[in-house]
Amino acid sequence: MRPPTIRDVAERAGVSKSLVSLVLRGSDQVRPEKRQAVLAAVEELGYRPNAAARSLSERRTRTVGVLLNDMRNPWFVELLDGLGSRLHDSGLHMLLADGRLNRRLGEDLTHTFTELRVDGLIAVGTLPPSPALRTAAGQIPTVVAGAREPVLPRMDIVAGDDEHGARLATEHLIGLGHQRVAHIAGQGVVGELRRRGFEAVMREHGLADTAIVEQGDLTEEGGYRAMVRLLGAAGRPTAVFAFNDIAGVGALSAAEELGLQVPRDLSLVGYDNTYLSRLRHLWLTTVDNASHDVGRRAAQCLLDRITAPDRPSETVLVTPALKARGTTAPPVTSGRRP
Amino acid sequence: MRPPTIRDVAERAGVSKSLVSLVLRGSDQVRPEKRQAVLAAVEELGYRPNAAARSLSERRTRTVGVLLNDMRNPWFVELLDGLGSRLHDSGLHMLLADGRLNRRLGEDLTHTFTELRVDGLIAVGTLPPSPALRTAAGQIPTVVAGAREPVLPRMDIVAGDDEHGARLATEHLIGLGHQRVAHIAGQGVVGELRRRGFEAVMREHGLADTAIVEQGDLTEEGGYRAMVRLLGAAGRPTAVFAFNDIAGVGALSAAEELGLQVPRDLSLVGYDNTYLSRLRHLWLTTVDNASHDVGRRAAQCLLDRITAPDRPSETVLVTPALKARGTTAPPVTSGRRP
DNA sequence: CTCACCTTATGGAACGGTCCACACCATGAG
DNA sequence: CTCATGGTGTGGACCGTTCCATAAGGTGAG
Repeated sequence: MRPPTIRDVAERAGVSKSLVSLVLRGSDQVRPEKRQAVLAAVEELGYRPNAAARSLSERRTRTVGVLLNDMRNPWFVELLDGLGSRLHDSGLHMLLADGRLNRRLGEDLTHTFTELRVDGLIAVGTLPPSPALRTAAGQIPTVVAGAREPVLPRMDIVAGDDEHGARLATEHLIGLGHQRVAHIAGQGVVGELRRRGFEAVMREHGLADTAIVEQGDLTEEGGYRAMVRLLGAAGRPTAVFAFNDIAGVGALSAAEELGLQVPRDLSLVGYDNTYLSRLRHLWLTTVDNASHDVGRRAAQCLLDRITAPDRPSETVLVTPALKARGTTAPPVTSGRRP
Repeated sequence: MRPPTIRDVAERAGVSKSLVSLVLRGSDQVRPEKRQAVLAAVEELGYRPNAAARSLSERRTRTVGVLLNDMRNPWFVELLDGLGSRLHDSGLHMLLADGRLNRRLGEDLTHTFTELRVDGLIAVGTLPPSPALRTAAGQIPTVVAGAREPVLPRMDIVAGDDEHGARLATEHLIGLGHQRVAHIAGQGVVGELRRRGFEAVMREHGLADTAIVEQGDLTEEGGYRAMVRLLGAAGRPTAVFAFNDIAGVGALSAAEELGLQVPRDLSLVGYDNTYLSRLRHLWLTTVDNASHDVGRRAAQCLLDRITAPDRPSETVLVTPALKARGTTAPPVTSGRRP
């Protein structure tokens, strides 16, 4: 029992397969009664077009591949939402693949996607450098969403304005009255940008001397350890701006384990506005990087590049916004400051 | 500039397209020097087989579709990991799709998957009832993973043993000395099973009278509200077993807002062992439902059903394990018990 | 009446693979 | 010398669509 084909439908409706094809693709060159007959036959047989045959013939798949780095860190969910809705409007499907999952298996997802002949590629977040992605991007329209690297010709970048976001977070803390502010830094270009935003604002407020940067990473553990180091050193900060929410949560744990009350004794800001930060038990002040918007614009960008593959590369930055929640407050005025 | 086809490779290597096909599919009926010539041509041209053409001809896609309900609740990540690794061993790819995302767009993913002619379907977690899934399951080998419904002919179920897991959680609490134990219940068959496990153990320990069940849902908000109700009523429990980690985190917030210290004044157990529960700031005692194993077995089950579509339905239950962390402790012995 | 033309329908050639049936060429047995 | 044998290689049908070139039939103008 093989699934019915367009020929089965044609036979049942008493027309040629070409006419069935016309009807299914919405041509207006068909007499209404024939159209009805075809649609009825489709219904009766439960016909579904074969995507492989269609894309073989049309020489496109109406599908874009989405490369994800790690599903465990949920910051990208909103982004995917925006991405999907815009793509859907243009009749494109989204194929998700978690790179970490497959890389462990020694499989390169870009290979899979090129074999599938996806019409486009979206790299979500910073991916480990891969020559295969480079090659793929040379052949398939590609957009990086929510990250700033790699920068390659014929490839666009859509991301939140990390430097601006970091500035917002830092200004928020300074605005509350904090002077000794620390930053738990992340890696890569994004880490660099957020650090730069932090340092710039501190400098502008004449606080360059009391600005502390502690290297962390993108994990809870990294945030925890960085916070332990920060609080163990002399001149401990009264406020900390963490690279992202996960690191922020780690930092939160460290602070509380060392007997500090947040936000009374220490203010803390994260980044990404993940649902983690929205949990009322954490209620983390954070920076919303407008991921939904980033996703939508990345989709738009990809659509544009699909229609004009050779146009110059573009970098779109979306403006983030501060999301003040429960982990930031003015510092307690202690007399022991120098 | 179209991507090279098997004919281009053949021409370059000076052989027929059939021979190229043989080489690429690893036949041993080919003379080594010809094989080398073909492989060299493949390399030089950067040839990648066209998946659409291949699956059209082979009449299978080597791809299974994975239906996900909601990426925001991360319990399934481990499951996907197990699923992916087992499928990969059999040369199958995984196509992920978030149902919630697409349902909002009025698109039915099962349609997409049937058009793609995926070789199999995995429904992860409890999905909203859909006649389309029913139809799809009738035509495509389908396995439900990490849920207990829907039950349809020619469809297998692989899940954690929820009743047993609930028993573990409840016994853990009773073993610590708790007598007034409450359960924040979930919905659906899984919710039912966990509640049943809870009630059975309470009964077995002669605690049926002090067993409280409060209806929640699968969200943080639901857990929060259920906990508020529990703590507001008379005979407040000293321990609570929540349907899942997310609800547990909500419950945790409620308890702390009402001035209770966890675990001193109240013990709390979640379910799923998500990374949420592993955050040191929450450090939630929970039940590990061996998702990785569930994933692997679901994959195995699907492979079996693909080879024998008509064999009787099977239900595989994987044994969960308690993960004791920081939110459970013996109750403080207060004199005011009746 | 003839012819151009428009609308509607059709056959058949792609699309890029797989795989079957068959051809070719040594080789060695009868 | 002939003929089965077996290892290698090839042509071509087929998978299920799309779409182009063209046919059939009706209509109105000249």
